[in-house]
Amino acid sequence: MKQGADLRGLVGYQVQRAHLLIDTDARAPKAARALSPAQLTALILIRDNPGCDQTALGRALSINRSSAMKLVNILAERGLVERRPGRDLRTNALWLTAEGEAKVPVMVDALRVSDARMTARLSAEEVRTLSALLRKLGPVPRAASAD
Amino acid sequence: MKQGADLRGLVGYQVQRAHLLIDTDARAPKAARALSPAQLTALILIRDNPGCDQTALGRALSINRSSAMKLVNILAERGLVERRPGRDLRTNALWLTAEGEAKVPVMVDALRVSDARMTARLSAEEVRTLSALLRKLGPVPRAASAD
DNA sequence: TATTGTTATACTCTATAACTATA
DNA sequence: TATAGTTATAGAGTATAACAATA
Repeated sequence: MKQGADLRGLVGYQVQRAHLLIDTDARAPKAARALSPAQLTALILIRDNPGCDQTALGRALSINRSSAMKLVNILAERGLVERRPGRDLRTNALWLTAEGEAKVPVMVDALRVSDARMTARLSAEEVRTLSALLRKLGPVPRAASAD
Repeated sequence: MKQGADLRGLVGYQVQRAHLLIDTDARAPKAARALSPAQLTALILIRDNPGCDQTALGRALSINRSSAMKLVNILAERGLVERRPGRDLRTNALWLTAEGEAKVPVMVDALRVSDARMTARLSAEEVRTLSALLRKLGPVPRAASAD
């Protein structure tokens, strides 16, 4: 189908399509991986920021506290993450379990395969550029509250 | 929060975040706009491809027939799109109504404002580059069926 | 046999609102 | 007052599986 000038000028349209590409591809071998790309992303964030709290995790994922909570529940149920006492009595500190530490590298490899498939038509240089530009998007000046 | 090498290397993570930025911003003034960015995108596609059928629309949006159907229902209920007889008896031809034609430009302007807000930290050149690179993503070599 | 539209159903993800405990 | 976690509830968006009509 034809994409007119309006659509080509809207970054949001391209982002929307790209997002669905993740869904239909990387999320497909569900049973094998057992975690969605977004869930694995959360796992990686916790590994790279040990002891972080749920609210900070939510911010990093652009989701609110309540959604972050559900996400952590799933990871905890699967024995990949545990909640430990945090810096004060309100706060949880999130840590990977031994099982989580062991499994992350394997799952990251699998995710990288589908990520590479999605970017197959781009050079390594273009992938770097794309990633850098996406990172520069938002948060939006106006309100930006995810809560 | 820290983004380790794994995450920086995964385009999918950035896309996921960018997608949520659209949600929390552009979708916010709901009552005023009355269409989500994705719905407006569909409207634009129909305008730019008059007489297209639902399945083609779905492909352009990377969603399947059933989801495309729901989308068209919403647009039709609001009097923006109509189904006319298509090229054969199985097929609908999608056309904007007079009201749809009149309203699209206004809504596109509104969407462009939030799109601009999302890309506020990028130069015009960077926006073009980003858009072009996103367009080069997928469809995935392997299966790619959205149905 | 394959394709289009359609319907019914279910699932995932996220949001909102309210509550509790703590700061 | 503000913040972290929690819970219940609701909504949007998409998917799957079936069916009828048509090609």
